[in-house]
Amino acid sequence: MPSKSRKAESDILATVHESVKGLHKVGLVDKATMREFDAMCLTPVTPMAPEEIRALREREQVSQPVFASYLNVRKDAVSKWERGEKRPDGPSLKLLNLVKAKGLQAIA
Amino acid sequence: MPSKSRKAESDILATVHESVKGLHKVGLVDKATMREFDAMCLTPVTPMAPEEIRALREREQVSQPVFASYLNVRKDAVSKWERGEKRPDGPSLKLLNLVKAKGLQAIA
DNA sequence: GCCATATGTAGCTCTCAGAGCTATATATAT
DNA sequence: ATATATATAGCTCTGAGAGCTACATATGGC
Repeated sequence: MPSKSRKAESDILATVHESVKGLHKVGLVDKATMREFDAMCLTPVTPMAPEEIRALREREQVSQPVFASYLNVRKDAVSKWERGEKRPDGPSLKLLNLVKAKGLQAIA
Repeated sequence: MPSKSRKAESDILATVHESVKGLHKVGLVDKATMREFDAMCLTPVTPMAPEEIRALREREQVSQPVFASYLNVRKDAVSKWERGEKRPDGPSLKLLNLVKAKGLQAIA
């Protein structure tokens, strides 16, 4: 069950999310609870293969040094990711996923 | 000359930035060059003190575990940042600066 | 009162990402 | 030919973050 049911799932999630946002507006759900709910609906951060990282950077049409400055890492790190020498994880993987989903300007 | 001239500077930067964006629209500056220019204008990532991190998280009204899940780090890391045991840098500092400038939803 | 759950602190070890450096090769441009 | 920018490649080192356990407070339910 690859992309199709996955999409159905996220459609359901989006709908539920909108509903809860409605409850928040009406005052039935406070801000903090809403935040917790948001966290449950956070886009999961998925690992990225070296080629995927390079393709992403090239999609954004920037050099390794420029890409690195956006992510606040050294250019060497980007080079190593793209050649599979190091695997980004944690916060750096989060940033890569952000760029993938929203583009470079989202983290400008 | 702290905030005042700093603000004047960033006003100038913003104006120049808008101008170059105009040149881009007219086709005098291609997309790649524009991206390089953007990188020069990137909001600098500044170090954050422990109390500042805690204040930021409390502003967003989330617990350490929830905050951590947004940044894709473990809850222990957030706790250590806030108590000054570890200093976030690189990608994690970038994420904190993003939240500071744009709020949690910017990295959802 | 009591019990459960969530939260934050504290201590520990370990791995490896990223920093920081130099050198080289290849474009691209002047 | 000579810069300048880019990407690889090699190396070492520091420390962030992972991952764990245990404990102390809340907070809330019964």
